[in-house]
Amino acid sequence: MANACVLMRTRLVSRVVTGIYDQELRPFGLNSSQFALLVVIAQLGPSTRAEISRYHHQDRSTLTRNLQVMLNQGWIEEALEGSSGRGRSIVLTKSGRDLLHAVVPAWRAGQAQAKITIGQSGVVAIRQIADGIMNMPERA
Amino acid sequence: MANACVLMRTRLVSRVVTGIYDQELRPFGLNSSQFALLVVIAQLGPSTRAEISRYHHQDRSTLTRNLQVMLNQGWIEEALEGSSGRGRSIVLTKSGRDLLHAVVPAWRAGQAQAKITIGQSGVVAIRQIADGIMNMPERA
DNA sequence: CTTCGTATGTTGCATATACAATCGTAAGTC
DNA sequence: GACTTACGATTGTATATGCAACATACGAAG
Repeated sequence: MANACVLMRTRLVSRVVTGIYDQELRPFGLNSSQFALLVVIAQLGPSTRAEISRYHHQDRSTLTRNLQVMLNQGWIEEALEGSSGRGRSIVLTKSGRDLLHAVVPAWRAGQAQAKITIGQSGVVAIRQIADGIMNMPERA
Repeated sequence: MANACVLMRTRLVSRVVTGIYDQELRPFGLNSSQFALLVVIAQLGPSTRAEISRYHHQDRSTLTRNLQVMLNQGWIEEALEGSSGRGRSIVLTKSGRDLLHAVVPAWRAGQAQAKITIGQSGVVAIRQIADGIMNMPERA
């Protein structure tokens, strides 16, 4: 069972890789989870928790709480304008954008270390797997 | 940045895969993290938290707490005999072994669904990456 | 045997994660 | 326009995760 378990291996890799980036990001006061959310929000532009949830495959309730921490840090804010439809859009603040810029070297260091840890072929494979998931038909 | 981030993709895959197995395991009253620990302990035999920590790349303090839940469930227990050296060895109880057997079909269902989600090539790639990590020189 | 170093385990703290249940409101139906 | 449906967000609950600091006890060195 231990010999072929996709779950165990996936989570092992996730723990190790998360640890690498956590270490690089720590001096900036953010962790891997928060960094990923910053990037997603930067990429999506103004978007509701529900939209982020679908894109990021993360529970809405998790986002409510994780984003609250980031709101407190002043990295993101609720957009007042485009609140036409349902939900309340989240956007990066200037502080959030600045942080994202400042963190780039640390991110590169993490990338380099991750590449060493999982190999070039691993990088390519993870990319393909993730792309496949992102392109899957919406949850049935 | 979002286009090449190993961290984000790794964690995305982990969330999705974990969700698959969580769903299959739920009827048995255990989750992905607990299942993985059961398998590791079954594989290692009597082992201390520190040994599990190194093998499983998980913090000792995390194990103290996660194993406590499993102790409460009666799936594992502290071995009284071989407490010669430092630390206290953990072993599966009969209840734990039975659970592990009972859960096999659910695990297989998870495996099948995971294979669909990440593809056959993904399964192979994850396996290689994890094996690479497991065979890395001990923490510097 | 005493001393010293170090590995082990635990606790405090902060955060992450998801399910179930709930509340409120937009959107669709008639 | 009133009714119904479905979506969005939040809260309660439980667990997971790791860092820092700590107490303890094993083992090595003398």
